[in-house]
Amino acid sequence: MKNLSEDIEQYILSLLDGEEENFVSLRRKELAQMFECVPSQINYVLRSRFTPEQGYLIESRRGEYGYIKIVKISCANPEEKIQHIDDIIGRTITFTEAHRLLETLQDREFITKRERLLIEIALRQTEETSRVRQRFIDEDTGEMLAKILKRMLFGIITA
Amino acid sequence: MKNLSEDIEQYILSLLDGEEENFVSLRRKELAQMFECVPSQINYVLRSRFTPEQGYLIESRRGEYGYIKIVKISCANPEEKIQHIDDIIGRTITFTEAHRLLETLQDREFITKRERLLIEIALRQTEETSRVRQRFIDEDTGEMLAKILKRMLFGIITA
DNA sequence: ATTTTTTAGGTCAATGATAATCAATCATGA
DNA sequence: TCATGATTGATTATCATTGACCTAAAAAAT
Repeated sequence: MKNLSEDIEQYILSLLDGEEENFVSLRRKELAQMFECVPSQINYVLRSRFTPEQGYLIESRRGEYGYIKIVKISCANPEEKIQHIDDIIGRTITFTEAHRLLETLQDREFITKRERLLIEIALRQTEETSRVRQRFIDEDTGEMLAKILKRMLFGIITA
Repeated sequence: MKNLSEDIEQYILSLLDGEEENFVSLRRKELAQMFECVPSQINYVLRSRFTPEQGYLIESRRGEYGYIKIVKISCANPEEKIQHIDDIIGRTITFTEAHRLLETLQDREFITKRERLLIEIALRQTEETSRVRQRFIDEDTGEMLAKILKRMLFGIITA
């Protein structure tokens, strides 16, 4: 299975990995030639896989000596991490976006897979609660607590 | 009737079981062809049997090279433990009781400190939501999701 | 100094290939 | 019989690829 975007992503990641620095510089045209594709394919890969949500920043320049610089955002201390996450989530977020963020955070080892699972459960609970508001009126706090607690614990319990 | 969903579930479970990894990747279309059913049948099986509450996470992509990845997070079925916890929690529970249960579970190393924190955040959120019902009317789902997600992540990062 | 040319990268819309959602219908078991 | 779970297919959303056209920066020409 040939998935060009995936290949290009992997190549860029390997470059980043091999670097001492937290960034790499590319020439769009050369990379496109290397993968025998149209130059705008590179933009697509960057737009879809090296976003701030995924922990990257892009800088570039046109004309002679043009380049594309891919910077991996590093959060040294907890405060930076929090700021970064706060920026990404913003005031509101969709379930799909949240799901992707958690995927990224697990990839980056900010959270474990079990923690991700717990958060997913809480998000589903929140969404459901929001969706069927009516239920709210009939269900007391204790019942809601019992339900979410069971869901979360059953989700993470291991043999 | 033969119960297609059950068959598909069993097939996916057997795939997971045969893997070294804790996940399998499928192509929805192929699986549907294999079971001679409509593709959305696969979604139904995943939605009803491979939820986070049951210890699974689903990742997927559309378009060319599309796939569905089923990740098994918890190692499943310690039936007695689940039954035990189910008995303890019961139909309803107070915040204080829940807190004590989590303390015990952490002591016994069923959950980590961070996981406990996550669960407590979700419980607080649930309690608050239940208490201030009014807010519900003014706050949309995205805002609720953003709030709980931030609380959970911030809680775990500074822990 | 200004204009023109060259050389880069950026944007966008079209297309084809999947997967997700939703509402309607059907089947089963209590 | 009724409630719940299962099945289906029409519609919608997302992803990857391509190429035509646009913009910016530096060099070359005037």
